[in-house]
Amino acid sequence: MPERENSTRTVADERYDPQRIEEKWSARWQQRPELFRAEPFDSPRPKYYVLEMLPYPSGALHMGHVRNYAIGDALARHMWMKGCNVLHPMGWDAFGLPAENAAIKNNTPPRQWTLSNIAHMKIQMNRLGFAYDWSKEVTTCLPDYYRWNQWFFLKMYERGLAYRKKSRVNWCPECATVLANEQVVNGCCWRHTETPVQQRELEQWFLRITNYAQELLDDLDRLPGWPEKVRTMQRNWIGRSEGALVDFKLDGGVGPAGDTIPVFTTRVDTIFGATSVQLAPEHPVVADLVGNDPELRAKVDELMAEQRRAKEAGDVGEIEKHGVFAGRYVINPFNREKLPIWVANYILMDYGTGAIMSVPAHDERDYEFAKKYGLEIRVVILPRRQGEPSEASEQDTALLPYTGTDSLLINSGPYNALSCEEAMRHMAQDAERGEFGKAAVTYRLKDWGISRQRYWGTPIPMLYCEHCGIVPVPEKDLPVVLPENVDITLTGGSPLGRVEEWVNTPCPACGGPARRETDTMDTFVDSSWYFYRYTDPSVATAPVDRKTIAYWFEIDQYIGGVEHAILHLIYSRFWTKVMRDLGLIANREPVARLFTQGMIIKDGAKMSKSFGNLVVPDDMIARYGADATRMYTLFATSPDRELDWQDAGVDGVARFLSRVHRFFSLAHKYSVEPQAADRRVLRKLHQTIRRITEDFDGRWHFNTSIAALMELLNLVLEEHSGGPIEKHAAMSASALRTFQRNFVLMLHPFAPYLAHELWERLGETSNLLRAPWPKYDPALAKEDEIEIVVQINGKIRDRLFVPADSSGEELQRLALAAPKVQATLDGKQVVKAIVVPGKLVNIVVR
RNA sequence: GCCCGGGUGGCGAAACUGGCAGACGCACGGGACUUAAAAUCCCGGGCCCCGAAAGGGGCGUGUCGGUUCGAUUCCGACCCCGGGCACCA
Repeated sequence: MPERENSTRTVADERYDPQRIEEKWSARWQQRPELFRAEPFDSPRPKYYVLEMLPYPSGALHMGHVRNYAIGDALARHMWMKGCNVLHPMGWDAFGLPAENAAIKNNTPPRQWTLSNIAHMKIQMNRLGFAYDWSKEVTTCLPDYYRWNQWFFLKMYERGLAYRKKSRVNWCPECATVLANEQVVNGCCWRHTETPVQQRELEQWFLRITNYAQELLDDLDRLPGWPEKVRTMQRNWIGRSEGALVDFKLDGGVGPAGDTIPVFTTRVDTIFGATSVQLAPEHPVVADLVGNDPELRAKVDELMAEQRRAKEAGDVGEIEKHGVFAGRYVINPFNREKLPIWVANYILMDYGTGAIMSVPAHDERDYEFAKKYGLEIRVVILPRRQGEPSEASEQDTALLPYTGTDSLLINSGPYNALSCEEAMRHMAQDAERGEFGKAAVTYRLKDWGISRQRYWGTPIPMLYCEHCGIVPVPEKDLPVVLPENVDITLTGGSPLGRVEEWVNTPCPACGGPARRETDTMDTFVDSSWYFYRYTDPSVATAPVDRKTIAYWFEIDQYIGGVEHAILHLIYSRFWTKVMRDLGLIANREPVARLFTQGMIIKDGAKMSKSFGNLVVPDDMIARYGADATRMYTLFATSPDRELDWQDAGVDGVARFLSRVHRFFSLAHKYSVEPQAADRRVLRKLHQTIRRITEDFDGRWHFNTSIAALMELLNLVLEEHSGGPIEKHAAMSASALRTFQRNFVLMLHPFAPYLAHELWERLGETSNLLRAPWPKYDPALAKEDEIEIVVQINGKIRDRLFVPADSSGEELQRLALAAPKVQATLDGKQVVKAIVVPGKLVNIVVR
């Protein structure tokens, strides 16, 4: 009996109660926000800017947020401990359509809905213990932020980077607004993945991102800290392609669209093999050709409809090729040959010039088309098999279409016998000299259409005056404030258009009546530069403070989901380059290192409400505490991989934290004399410091960092086994102390609440956030004795315990002498022995 | 079709430069404590075969082949899963 009363009381009193600990520290931290505040730019510490993608304030955090922010928070805390001046801000991507939908559903104004969501999500973030510098908070739907969107727009307008044009646009009937190309996924809206996008003609504002296409492409090579995957995706999206423009003159009469059809080709060397020219159904010349031929018009309309249907269904690559002869001809400028003009449903108006030269012998698609319609197939590049010129044969139709560029020209007049590459060069030069073409580069990237026919966004600061036409709002009149109390319904036109008192305003140029632009900006504008505003969100005279920016940029580490690899990350790079050209910043790229975390899945599917596999952070926190919830998202797998959520897994982490807590809570009676376990514990401690430090410096495999902490604790507990733990003091007091301090320091980035609590209980008064990260001592980490594997012909036959620093010769001698080895060897001849010091000896026998 | 990831126990995973496969955790089995349960603690475990047992042998990282003293790791071909792009002229 007496031996029990002691232990039961201690354990019962000190049961790990995460709610109590976490609420206590959360309250303290909120009382002292300066703890997490970045120092000004004259700080002597090295700066470190760690950024996580800001959330859309949908109402509640989801597990993906928790994972993202747990990674960033661990890094921020670690960098503080390494002595850096850390900027770790957070904000809200607060404009967007859900606020309007919620407004209609709940009859709450978007602003109120959004701001109350923000308030709630901020509470959740604080409850999770994320160390943000809230003095830098940015909320994009507030005028002191979005006025700078408007300011940027005016600057771009001044420089010709913002322009208005009528164009075919992607229209999402669900959003009742236009979408940028980047926002169309599989022919559907990126938010409504079941809703096919429609094509409409609208007047739209565009930003000339294509002016920066080449730089955006080139600078990808300057981003070694970005995942190759993301860089490849951006490279493909920009889609640079080198070739030539060649003008084909219309044979015969001329219509309003002119008599020249420019064609873009990457294979001008095959131009003597062109047997037709093919136009997109929407090509302006087609309208002229159709003229008053109702039969042709009907066919063209049919082709156009097919193409549109395919676009809307998202399967433009699978459409069956159709075309119609337009009844007219063009002249090939290289050989004066007459080529028939066809209109075809697979030619896209929005790539290149909307017209191609068709070379069936040397292009898969042209070949297919020519076979179908019986067009001539003329070989102009000598086909060859597998780099064997001798086997080349003009007659070998089995090799058609031959698309290689590793051969020579034939049937090409003065260019015969040139290599493809030489021919491309010469022909482009000759075309330029003859003024019927030139070498040219095209991009897949399109200008960024930013007009949205919605209410809850940044008003575009433009006016339409009856006399002066399009007039920008003067800078001094910014911000153009979004009016409140606007009736939002889903039907018809921009909601702002119905707010007469807002729309009607005098023209700043002539004073006459003018109307405001009623479209708002794409919300990707907001997220394109928010990370600059973070550095000083209070500056009122400019979007950013130059000196502060110069200090903090580039962002040292950006962390977020790979789903933003194209949209957000390419717009942000574009915005940075514009800001540089405006003289606001010196950096040419915003982000030095990018980390894309994996998705969270459960039961084999992405976590979502509709799939019914949603795990809600609030529930997890209530059950296990914030530390365990966060730590599980780091422990389940490495951060870059998909995380397979398992509720039971959180139990394991929570149990570990509770074991930590219990060990630290016991009343230890330790001696001053060194104990046998000291060396073993300190050795493991220093091995652990090394592992975790390397994980932070390198691969960010926090799952193994946490496993290392578990191993360390397991060892310490093992050393204490063999009796009631609080009586069986296996270590000396000083070794215990060393272990405890360092353990807490390493626990801190992953479980900040418990770490702070234990730090305080250890009697430490310093700020754990700034406590120096432990250094590992190689001498202490070194093993005395290690196990060496003895193999014979690669199969393990024995294991030896030897001093850690045994030499190769010594190991070989010991291995050969081992009884089991001797028995196995038994008369066989030893050919050689491979010795890997510290690891194994492999004896090769015959 | 093209370009990236990934495929390892019942499950999540680890093995970083070619050197003991399965660390750490979950679930499971056995035991201790308990009137009982929960919680906690201790022990066990890849699979197959031989053996009463101690012990011994074989197989094993998607499949097939190669390089090597030695392959989860490198090379070649293929299969499956996930993601991105896809008539881009």
